[in-house]
Amino acid sequence: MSTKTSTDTELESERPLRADARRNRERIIEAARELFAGERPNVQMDEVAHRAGVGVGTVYRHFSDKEALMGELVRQRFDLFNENLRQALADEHPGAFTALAAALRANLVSVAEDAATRFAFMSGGERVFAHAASEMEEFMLLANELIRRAHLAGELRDDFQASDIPMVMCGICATIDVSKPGWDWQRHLTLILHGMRA
Amino acid sequence: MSTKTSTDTELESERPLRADARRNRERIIEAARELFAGERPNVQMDEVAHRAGVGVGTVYRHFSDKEALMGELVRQRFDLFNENLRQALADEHPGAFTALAAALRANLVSVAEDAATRFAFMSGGERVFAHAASEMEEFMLLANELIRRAHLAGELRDDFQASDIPMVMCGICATIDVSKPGWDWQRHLTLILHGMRA
DNA sequence: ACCTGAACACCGTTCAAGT
DNA sequence: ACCTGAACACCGTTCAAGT
Repeated sequence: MSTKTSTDTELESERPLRADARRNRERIIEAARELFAGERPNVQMDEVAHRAGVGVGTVYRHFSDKEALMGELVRQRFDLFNENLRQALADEHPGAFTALAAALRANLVSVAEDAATRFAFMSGGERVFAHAASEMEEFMLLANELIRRAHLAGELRDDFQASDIPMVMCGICATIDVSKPGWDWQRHLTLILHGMRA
Repeated sequence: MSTKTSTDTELESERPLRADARRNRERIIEAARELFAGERPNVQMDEVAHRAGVGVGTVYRHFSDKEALMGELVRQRFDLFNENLRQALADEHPGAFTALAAALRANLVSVAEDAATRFAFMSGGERVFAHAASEMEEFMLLANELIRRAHLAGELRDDFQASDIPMVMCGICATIDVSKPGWDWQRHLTLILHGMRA
């Protein structure tokens, strides 16, 4: 849902983009995703442009700078997070805590499978997250509802609050990215879920 | 303890350094600490040199590259972590789990107070941690003993293992560094401690 | 409207010359 | 033995010229 494609320079410039420009934009994002996921830590804008089959200038026409490009990956990921949260709110059969846990796990599985976005999450500062501001806002609304239900069901610790959800996700995400021997994000999540349980 | 000051290029070159070189080295580390802790995300090697009152070449004489300089900050921090773990092993009055919790809290307090080291922890890849290899090894030995005791006391979940200690520290450390509104590393730690409890 | 890529700027790193 | 800083290399970003 909500596959917004606004130019990142201005918040609300919703002119529809020429067909070739649209295609280029898509290719640039795809190229960035592939290259950022690679083993080499620092990917150059020239490489992204080359792999996308465009000139560097075109990359900068679509994304004001490198952080904006990473920001787009983050934005798309939050879109997917929100999808997972909505799913959890819909499937109410299992119980409020289970639904919350499932949403967290689904989000982190998607992060674990996507090294490029993880790179954007980690290496980028606040500038990167600014590009996903509205998606993050919706994320908080959905998270709020999810924990409200779990609290009502008496299954979640009283002092657990909505902002703890992105916080623990950030923590687990960091450990996925560092990934020392013996580290296992699944156990990390399980541990935190134990701590969340009322 | 163990204020090792080996040149970072070779693992075990223990020649004692001329007095002025030693002083310069100290100043460079101090300058890096001050600048990395500043608001601007990317500090230049020239700035570090200037603040330390030396030429850039001198910085590179002491540290093979920028990551080695960050690595030294990480190394010193692990020295301090180890000190905290030893302390926890010595103060056995309170109980094994309490000792473990105190060690974790002490480590994270020191991280929370030191933006420069946090920067080094986060922005650096494995290359940075390689500089603290032996300190990290000792850290694991101490952590092992700490959790062994907590397991014996029956106060720690059976499936909690030694490598989970740096893992959760890494996770909390990441959330300290990002620090969105509503995030609180103290509650993050408390949450995890709840999950650790047998 | 959009694209190109040579040119520029910035910053990590080196090395010839100094003490 | 150690220091200096100008020179070099690399890569993010811009912009004049194209379609």
